[in-house]
Amino acid sequence: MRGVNKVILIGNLGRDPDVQFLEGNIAVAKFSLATTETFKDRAGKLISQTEWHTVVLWRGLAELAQKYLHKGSLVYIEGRLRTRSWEDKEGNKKFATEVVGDNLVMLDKRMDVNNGDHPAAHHHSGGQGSGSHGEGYTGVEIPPMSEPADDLPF
Amino acid sequence: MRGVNKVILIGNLGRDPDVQFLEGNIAVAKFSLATTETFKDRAGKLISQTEWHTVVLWRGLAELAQKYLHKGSLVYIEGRLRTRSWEDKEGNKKFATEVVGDNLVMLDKRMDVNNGDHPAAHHHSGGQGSGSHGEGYTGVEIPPMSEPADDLPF
Amino acid sequence: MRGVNKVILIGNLGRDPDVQFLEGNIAVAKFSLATTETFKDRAGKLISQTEWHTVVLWRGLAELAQKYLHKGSLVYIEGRLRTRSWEDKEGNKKFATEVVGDNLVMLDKRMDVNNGDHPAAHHHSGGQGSGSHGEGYTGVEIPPMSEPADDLPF
Amino acid sequence: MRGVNKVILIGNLGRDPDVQFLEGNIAVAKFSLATTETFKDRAGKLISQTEWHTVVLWRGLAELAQKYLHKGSLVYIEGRLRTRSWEDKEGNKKFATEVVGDNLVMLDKRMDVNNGDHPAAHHHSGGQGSGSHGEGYTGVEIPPMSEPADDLPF
DNA sequence: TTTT
DNA sequence: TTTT
Repeated sequence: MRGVNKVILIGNLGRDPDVQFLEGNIAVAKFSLATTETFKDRAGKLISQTEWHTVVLWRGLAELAQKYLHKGSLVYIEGRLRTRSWEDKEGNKKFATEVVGDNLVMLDKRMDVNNGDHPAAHHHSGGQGSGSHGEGYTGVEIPPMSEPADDLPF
Repeated sequence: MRGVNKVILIGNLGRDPDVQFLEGNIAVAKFSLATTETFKDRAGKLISQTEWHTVVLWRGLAELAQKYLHKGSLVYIEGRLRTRSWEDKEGNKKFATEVVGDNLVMLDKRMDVNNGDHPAAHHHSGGQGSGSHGEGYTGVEIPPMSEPADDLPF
Repeated sequence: MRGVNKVILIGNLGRDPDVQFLEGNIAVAKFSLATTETFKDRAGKLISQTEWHTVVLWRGLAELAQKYLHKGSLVYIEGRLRTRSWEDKEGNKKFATEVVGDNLVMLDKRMDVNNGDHPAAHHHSGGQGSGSHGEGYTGVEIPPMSEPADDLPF
Repeated sequence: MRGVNKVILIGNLGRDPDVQFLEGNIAVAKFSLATTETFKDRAGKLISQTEWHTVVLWRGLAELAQKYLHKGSLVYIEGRLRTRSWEDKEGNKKFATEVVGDNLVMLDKRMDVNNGDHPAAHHHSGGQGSGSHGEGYTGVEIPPMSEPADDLPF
């Protein structure tokens, strides 16, 4: 049975993204994202709850992250959960659950992806990772298929 | 500013999908979907509320709908809202809001998209629309990009 | 069969919210929200598509909208679709699909709901509707139930 | 800044839920959920990817799970991510990310929550946990607030 | 117009 | 560990 595995987050980066380039010049970005929800408990007291997520972005999205995101950036992330497991050097089984993003919207004022020549990034910590990756950024969001014009026969 | 326009529905088709083929043999499917939510009102009485949505699917998803969906089918639809407007013959302005689906999961038992040679469709009302569209179905869900193997350097 | 009817929007208000107070001093806010999505079409051209939604908020959320939202505000709205129909004076059947919000997050910088004594609303167009509703706003988000502490026996 | 932390899953239970009752007769259910997504990789090959999630439900939802869910059940879960950390007996830091559900829809045919006196559960493995909790289940989904009738002044 |  |  096919299923659904979807995560939607809005929150702030805890640090600048860590971006690396794999073979083939494939960018991978990783960062921590804090989502804070506020609600009232049963006694009516306002409770503020912060949860930290590990977000992983690939390719074009990773390059976007490198260019425009930094510590404190407010972003919308849509993605899916993935849990990886491995053994550390002591042989202990470890698990880590990450959100692999496949959509990213920057919510900071004056930070538009789509005309983003001079975004208001206060700083970006520059080239972790390596590689000339300015080979023409291609596409953030490629919908399954584009559609014919609106003149539907319905 | 980029935004988000996302709809998630689980419900039953009110009728068999209406499928048409546009120039270029592009399939478009349209159907009504009922979502029923049940909750308690303030007095604690169980309220059941049914909402009807118009769902539009394109291309591969439309062909899937034609092959596997029928009146009563239970589906998960992910898509976006689109409102169209026009004038009818009397010159009245008309609006219609539709959900343009870009992901579809069939939730009826024994109806799997992915090995779907002989789905347990109780019936499908056959060829509305027209056209030889059996030219090899290609892809329901194409994630933005596939990823390299799991050996990440993090 | 129970279903799901969920909408998630991020966009900007096209005008100040229209807020009214029904009997019992129940607030209802209504506004248009523009969501703009940008993607590449098949030819690789960047397409920017704006969709307008009618958002309706009730009670506490409506009061929040009145206090803090204005034309241009960037918000996250989570809600459900509802289509209403009626006949206009000429007897024409009319339909309108709205998003009834049950969660609201303000995304403009310096507009935090949770310490919101002096939000950076540049203006709010003041008291349409009526009623003394400044009795201390209480609660935006009431999760189904609060939970006991974290010392779970798992 | 308030944020958003939302997860949406559709998948099958790997085992019967483990249900426990805390002080105050508060039910907590826990189970593994498999979500399987199928897509084509770059080479066009169909890839099927299964991800396992730990789902935690509280109170009414936990009681629902105990009564109606079992190994293999297909469910829709809406909730939020929560990562817990602790040290095991050897002093190793451990992390576990869970999905705390606040909405549940059962998708198996003939398993309706809302008239659920004799659901078609093929089996349920009975009373793990303890406690007399058959005191009449009340309420699955309590929307923030119910609304007045539809006669809106708009 | 669906579904339980 | 599920499901098709």
